[in-house]
Amino acid sequence: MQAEIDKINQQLAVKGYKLTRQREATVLVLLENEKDHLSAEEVFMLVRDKFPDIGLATVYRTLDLLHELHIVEKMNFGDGVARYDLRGTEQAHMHHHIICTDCGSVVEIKDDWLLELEQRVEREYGFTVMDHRLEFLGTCKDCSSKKTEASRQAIS
Amino acid sequence: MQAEIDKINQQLAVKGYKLTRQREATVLVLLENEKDHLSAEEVFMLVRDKFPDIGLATVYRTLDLLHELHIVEKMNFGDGVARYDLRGTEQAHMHHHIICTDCGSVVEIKDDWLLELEQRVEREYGFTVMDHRLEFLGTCKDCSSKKTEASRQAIS
DNA sequence: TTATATGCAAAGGGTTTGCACAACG
DNA sequence: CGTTGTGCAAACCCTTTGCATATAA
Repeated sequence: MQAEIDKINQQLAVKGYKLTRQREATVLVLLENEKDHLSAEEVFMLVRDKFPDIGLATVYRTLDLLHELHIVEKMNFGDGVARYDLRGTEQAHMHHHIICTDCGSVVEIKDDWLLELEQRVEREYGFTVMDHRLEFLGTCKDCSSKKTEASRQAIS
Repeated sequence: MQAEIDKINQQLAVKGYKLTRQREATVLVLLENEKDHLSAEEVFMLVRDKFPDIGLATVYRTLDLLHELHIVEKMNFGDGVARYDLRGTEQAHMHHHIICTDCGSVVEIKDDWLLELEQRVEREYGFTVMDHRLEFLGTCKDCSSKKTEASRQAIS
């Protein structure tokens, strides 16, 4: 954990930014919740446990900064809320999302399924791919079975 | 063009909605700009040419309605603005986006590159895929050449 | 006629910004 | 020291809502 923080500290220092206590606390929250996709508000509430005097604006500014340095990913699941996610150690953009439109659950796919398609984009469109977003929308296992359950009830 | 409108009229009627003049004008704008990804504001301004007294709220309500009926797609390129896109005749989700993070241009890929991956999601995660979003982020041809141009300038 | 749809303006929610103050290097 | 960062509150922007009025079927 300290290793990650040191590394981020360096990435900041290179660009002339400082790792303040507020930023450190924010990074810590992100590290502790690497599995989730927290909104700025959620990050704010969690950071306040470590640093009660922090302001929401600071959290926004920190998340923006980390996003610019490609340390966190900023995404958007369709509700008008930005969500933030620490990028896994090194392997930048290797994850996709499976979003259930019934219950709102989000599952991550950890592999990169798109290498081939990226090459195709580069080849066919002369486009240099830096990153990608891939989301599947539909119904998850649980909600599917709930639905069949419900329709069984309706019949009987 | 009239054929498309009639069809949408039917889809509305089935659910008990009416094709008002405002809604017709909105649909017309979407048809005329099928290639673009208009924001609500942009749609509003274009619709006003046909129907000067329309309110922005009506445009929002119409776009929401059309989205619920799966007639338009609602998407989000990261700026905090929802964008709307008439779904091509029948083939629902068969397009992906290539977004240049330098100039903001958006190019569409018309094929569906994801059939295989969708099957994999269904198989490995028990997830019923209804739709997907795929976006590639990076630098387009034009911006790439501008960049190399610029660095050449810098050297000389 | 009656449910549905509209326009307007106000409210809402997330995000950004201006400014005076604090803190890092 | 000067630059960079912070907290607060106000400003901002896009979007949604309440309500009285208008309109489609």
